[in-house]
Amino acid sequence: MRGGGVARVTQADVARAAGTSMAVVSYVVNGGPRPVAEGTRQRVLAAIEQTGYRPDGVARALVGGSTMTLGLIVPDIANEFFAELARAVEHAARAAGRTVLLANSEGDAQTELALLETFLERRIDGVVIISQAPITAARMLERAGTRRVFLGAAPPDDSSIGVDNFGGAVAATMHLVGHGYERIAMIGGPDLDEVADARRDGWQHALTSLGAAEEGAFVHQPFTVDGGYVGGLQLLAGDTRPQAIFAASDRQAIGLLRAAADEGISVPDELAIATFDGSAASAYAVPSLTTVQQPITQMADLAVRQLTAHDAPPLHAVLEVGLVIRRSCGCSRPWLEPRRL
Amino acid sequence: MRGGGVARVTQADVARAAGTSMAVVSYVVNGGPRPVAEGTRQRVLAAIEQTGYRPDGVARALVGGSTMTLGLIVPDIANEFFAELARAVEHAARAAGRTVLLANSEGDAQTELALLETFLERRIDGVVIISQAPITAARMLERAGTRRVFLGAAPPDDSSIGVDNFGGAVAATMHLVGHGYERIAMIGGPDLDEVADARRDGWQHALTSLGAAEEGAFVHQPFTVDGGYVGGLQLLAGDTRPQAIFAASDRQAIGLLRAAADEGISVPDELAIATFDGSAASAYAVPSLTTVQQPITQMADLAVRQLTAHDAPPLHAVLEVGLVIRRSCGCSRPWLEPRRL
DNA sequence: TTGAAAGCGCTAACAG
DNA sequence: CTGTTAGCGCTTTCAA
Repeated sequence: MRGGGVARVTQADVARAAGTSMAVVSYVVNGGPRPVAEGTRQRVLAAIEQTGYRPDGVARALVGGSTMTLGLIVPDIANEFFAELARAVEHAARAAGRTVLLANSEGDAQTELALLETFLERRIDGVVIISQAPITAARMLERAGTRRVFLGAAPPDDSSIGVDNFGGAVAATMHLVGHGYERIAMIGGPDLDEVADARRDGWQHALTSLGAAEEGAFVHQPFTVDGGYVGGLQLLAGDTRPQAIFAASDRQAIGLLRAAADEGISVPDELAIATFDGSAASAYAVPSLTTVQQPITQMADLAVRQLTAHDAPPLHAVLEVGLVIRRSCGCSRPWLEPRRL
Repeated sequence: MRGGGVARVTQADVARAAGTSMAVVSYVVNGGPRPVAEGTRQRVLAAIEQTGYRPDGVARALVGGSTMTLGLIVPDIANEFFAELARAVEHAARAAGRTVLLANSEGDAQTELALLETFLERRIDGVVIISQAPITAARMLERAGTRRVFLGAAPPDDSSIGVDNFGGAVAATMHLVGHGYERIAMIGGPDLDEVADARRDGWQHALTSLGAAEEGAFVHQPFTVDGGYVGGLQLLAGDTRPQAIFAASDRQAIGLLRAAADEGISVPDELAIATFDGSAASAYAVPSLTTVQQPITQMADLAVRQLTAHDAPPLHAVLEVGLVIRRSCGCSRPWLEPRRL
């Protein structure tokens, strides 16, 4: 028993009130595809106003084909980075007249696929996805004829938007080197993760190319605050404690900050930190974090355009990242141009 | 020109492949309303498998009435608290077989109403909303016969879920008093905001009931990191600096932490802090924040149940909050039972 | 410029 | 137990 829900006003009601046919109502609502005499148009408009008619998107989708809905699947919306991404995607989608369906895969491939399945049943027009199972997801979507764009890990032939993880890691590490630190460790992401690997390679490369004597210490950790905390504790425990640590994500850096605090190590004086993501939290942290900034808005805009543009050739974007220099790297202290160690 | 999207497989295709009628296919897909012979059922199942049939939710919604979709409108998903809420809502909705449509009102009433309009066009079954214009929103939804539950500000006769803002503020302030602080200031929320006012009243009440000599210092600020930063700077600037500050939200507390750091004031040694929300960020902050914890999961579960339960009498929940004691309040130091100042 | 009517894919009477 | 059929509300030919 529905509250006070008056029976739905349909196009037929409007047509009746305006003394025209349903077709004409449709023409004025959609501005086509047939022209309508100005007088008639006014009568229809008045009838719409008077009846409180609201077009039914469901019926419209059934006949028209498009639901004007986009899906967004992220591992966890409570993760600051994904939350910012979601905001940007929703914003871009809205500007394009689309609404977004949101779901969390919880980092689980099975869940992600199940979510995709329900999205497909709802006939979304396209999906933006940070995938745990890109190949399978792509096959499903391809079979359904649904547009998609992968963020991060992606199958080779599908549209994807990524950032220069390698370059960003190199820049961050170089910056640390420039401060004169020699023992620069890294808290990396999960093993066998495309994104995490690229960041690790960048860090490694920077160190090697500058002639570091030995390998820097490295630990694999999930991209979480906790991962950063645990990884930080591990790295800080050794007898030759690192002078600087590059964390693979802002959340890890925040955990690292806590680990340092717990160990009574002052940042950046006794330990410098650089990180990756550029989420808002990196600016709020104390000390503020020097971080590699991902172009979130640009990613979202590109993704939505790719899903809504009439003509959208496959996209393989690798966006540039920028290093945002703040306090955690020790920039309050003099900085030297990086030279060979 | 769609990619490789094979033409959609419909119920008719399945019926043909199984040698039955569409009705029977519908019966087995939905497990009713008519029984189907086991043999037939197997043939249909096989046909579904073989054709790769996927029921069309749009058509189903058109005839059935329900879209199995819930809307969620928050001011800003990038705000940690709303992000956690969104995760909980999505989780609960998924468990109930629903999908969620997400949108950000950006704290603007006009935007919120426009968003609601598009949700209504898409015929969502119900909406969870943190509203900037509760009365108008409620009227719109009532007229459309759409279920809703307001979080925070709500019209008197609509279902709502809130927390004991007053009680939480009292508890936090009392705790600060227990540490022996006498000058306890507050960074409040926006003026004329229900939630913000209740928190302010709680702080005020705790102070008054304990016989504080004079009014504590108070500043209005938005519920943002920046608001907390600015408010903190204001409060810390006076000649008789407060010994403790109660911030109306975690985000503000995080900004306050930065303000204190900028002023070279050590927390909790020179300034104690307590806050409200209990978002994950409060635990990650350095020092970790003593905060009033909102029962996010419970709120989300209740909200979804309210929107999906067959029988859902109006709900006016005011949930209990708990004080989570961490480092920022100075609990490393001895604590005394609150007594009159 | 307008209207009649054929579906879009599915569910649920209503007959067998 | 199974099949036929009438819509759900809307868009879009096709005729007028």
